[in-house]
Amino acid sequence: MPDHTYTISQLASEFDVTPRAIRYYEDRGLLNPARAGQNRIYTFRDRGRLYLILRGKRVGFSLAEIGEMLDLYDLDDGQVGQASAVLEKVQRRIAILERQKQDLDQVIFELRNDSRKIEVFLQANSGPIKFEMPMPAGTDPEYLEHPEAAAE
Amino acid sequence: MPDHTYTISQLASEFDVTPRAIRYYEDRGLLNPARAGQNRIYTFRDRGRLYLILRGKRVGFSLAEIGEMLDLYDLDDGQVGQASAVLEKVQRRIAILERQKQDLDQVIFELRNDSRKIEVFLQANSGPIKFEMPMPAGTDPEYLEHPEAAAE
DNA sequence: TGTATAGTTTACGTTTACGTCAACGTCAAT
DNA sequence: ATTGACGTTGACGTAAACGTAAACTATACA
Repeated sequence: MPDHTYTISQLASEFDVTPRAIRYYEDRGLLNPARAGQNRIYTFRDRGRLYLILRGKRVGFSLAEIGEMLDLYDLDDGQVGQASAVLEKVQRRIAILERQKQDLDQVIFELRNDSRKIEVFLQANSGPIKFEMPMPAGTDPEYLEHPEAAAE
Repeated sequence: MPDHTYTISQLASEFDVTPRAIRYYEDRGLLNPARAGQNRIYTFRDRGRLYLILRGKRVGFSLAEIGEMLDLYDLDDGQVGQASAVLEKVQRRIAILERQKQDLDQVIFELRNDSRKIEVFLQANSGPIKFEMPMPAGTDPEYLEHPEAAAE
């Protein structure tokens, strides 16, 4: 299977993207498929890179950022020029991703609550739904107890 | 504190965005600050909405999607027209977010590995670093044992 | 009174990530 | 021989999310 190759539309349909998108990734230097004459031929490794590209996209990376990360993975062939610089970048990226994960957890939590409330509403079919508007950090805790005290 | 109001630049510096961005969110219907003559005045609630907008952005929502979610939070005043339609949307969104979270976890895990390896390298200062290229689902497990068998 | 500061609108520019033709090559099958 | 099916390279279009002046207003302060 690893020595298998793929056409552009095979990969496109497997990963549910358009051939145009895949060619675009090549334009941006994220892929470098071999050619059979004029046609692109994708190796197993190319497929792996495409997988990483799409996963990177799903978590919000730009193609440029994904490119840097792929370069990282390509460093395995020797010359780790500025390892400490790379280290810094990777660690900054990890910090960003962890904040993102916290945000994600919170959003999921809130949406679950909303979902549950809507379900209850659909069962009871009566009364308005009360969603919660989360307060930003730094909110006076006293406000949470007596919100109606706030004159608008 | 809840009756406090904010100028555009106060919110901009607090949340580290430009006034231009905040006005743009208003253009897209995500904010509706009051006016003092010509100038915008943001209430505590407006600030909360801005907070939600930015958090939504961090997890990859488009402004249009964020707008829908904010509308969801505004449903608290009665009329839940198509609660079941909303429910569907919310649940689809949850599913997407959970996949995103899995991707995020995996990316973080891999970056941690890379980071650790770079650190070890910087200590030992010898030998090339071996990063791991994760395989997409469907990879022949046998390949993982004998990758060199793949002739390129 | 003048200037600095903060806000406003209008409008055009920019980047990213593709979509969408158009025009063409190639190979297999009818 | 021609018709698809699949591939290619331009080239232009587009939506999103702002950036960046330009020109103006209003308030504050020395």
